[in-house]
Amino acid sequence: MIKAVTGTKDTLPGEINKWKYLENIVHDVFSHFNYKEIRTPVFEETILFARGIGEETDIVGKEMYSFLDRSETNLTLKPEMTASVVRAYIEHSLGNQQPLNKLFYISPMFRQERPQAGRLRQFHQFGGEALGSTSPYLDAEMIQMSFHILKQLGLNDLTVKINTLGVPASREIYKQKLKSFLQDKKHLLSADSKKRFDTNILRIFDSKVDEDQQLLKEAPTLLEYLDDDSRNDFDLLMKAISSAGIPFEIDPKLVRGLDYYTKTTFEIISGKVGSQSALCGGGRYDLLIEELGGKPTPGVGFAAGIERILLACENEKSFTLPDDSLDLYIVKLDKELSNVIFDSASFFRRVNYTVDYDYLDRSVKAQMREANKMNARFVLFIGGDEFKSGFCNLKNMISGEQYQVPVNQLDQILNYFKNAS
RNA sequence: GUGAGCGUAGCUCAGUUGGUUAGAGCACCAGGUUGUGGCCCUGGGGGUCGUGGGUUCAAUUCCCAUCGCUCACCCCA
Repeated sequence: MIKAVTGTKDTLPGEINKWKYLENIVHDVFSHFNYKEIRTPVFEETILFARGIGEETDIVGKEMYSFLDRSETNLTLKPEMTASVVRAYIEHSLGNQQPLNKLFYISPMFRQERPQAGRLRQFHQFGGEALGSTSPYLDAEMIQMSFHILKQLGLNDLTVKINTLGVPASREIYKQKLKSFLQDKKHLLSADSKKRFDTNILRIFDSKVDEDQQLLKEAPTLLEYLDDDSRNDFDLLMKAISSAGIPFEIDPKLVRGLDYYTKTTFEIISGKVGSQSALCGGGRYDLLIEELGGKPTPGVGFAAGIERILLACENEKSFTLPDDSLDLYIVKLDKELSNVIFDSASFFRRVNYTVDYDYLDRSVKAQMREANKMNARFVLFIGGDEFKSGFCNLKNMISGEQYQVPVNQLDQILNYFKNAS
């Protein structure tokens, strides 16, 4: 048997309604904030991600699905969306058409990691990007939108964490301070953190090892070395999300792994999804667009993992799906009447009723069981003596009541429907 | 890439201290009198016991390998 590739999943009919439910909320919230949807190809030239995300990151270093196509072009299935959005923004000069572009997306992403709870190799994200303004109110908007979507899905076990990384200059000064602070304690660090010491020292804060965290307790914090501009924006951001009624905590340890972040970073985590608890994360990237060859343009955005969110929803039983029951099931009493059944089903479907009937020539009892299983509100019986004399029976499946109606006046049945519902 | 656990019907799981036709519940199908559901009853279909090799008179049960799944580390959404 050929099976789906490791880390990929089929979404079967029983589950698709949850996705649609979520997608509807996503569309709804983004459009209320006046964000416009953008779609980009699933693959791009590899160099886009290498340059945008950072050569040194794990994503670029060991997780990308990269391959040469038949004309020897080095392509990569997109591991995240921001680089693609920025590429499209530059390529189509969106910045010249209007000074601020507010965009959102829902799209599959690909990273070759070891699958675990809330982590797949093909996974799906929705997210927003605002390109063209340094206003911290846009940062606030990102947090607001993502929080709002999660709330609309009925999630409660949420923690919003925010931090600011400042501008590169102040961050460099801080990195030096941190380095000298840890220098003589380096031998006490875990193996992973020793590596981080050289590659990306800020990530040591991410360590789950207790000893590492103990050592860091006395460490200087980034906030102490912030430039005035970043500090001011951070203050405005906190005020804004406070007045939006969003509870948050400042987490100086929140250091995004992608190279392009500046100033604000944030994350919303759930206590209901296992160890991959970040449902969404994002931040400001004021230097990325320039880095990718565009005019210097500030930007801010976030991405959210749909599988993780759905997992949290499942575990919190956070919402119930609207029912997708049938309005009408047509029961065929005589096998010869298939064409009549077909025509009447067409009639009801044309006027937007959800209708189904039996295609397997099964017994009336089996047809009734089917109607019941599909939660049909009404059953129409066609056939037998009453059909010959121009009538058929309509049964209300909830009350059990049954009425005889003229078969050449199906519109009268429609009236009955409307009155009954 | 590292580590741990698990692989028996569509699903959730029993079971075999190695021994003839491998079980249950749910789901599915058909019946329970002539053309009518939800409950109930009866019957039925469906499993190379993940795959390959080894030990044995005999393996689904023991051993080895392999593949897959799950969770965690790492990293991230």
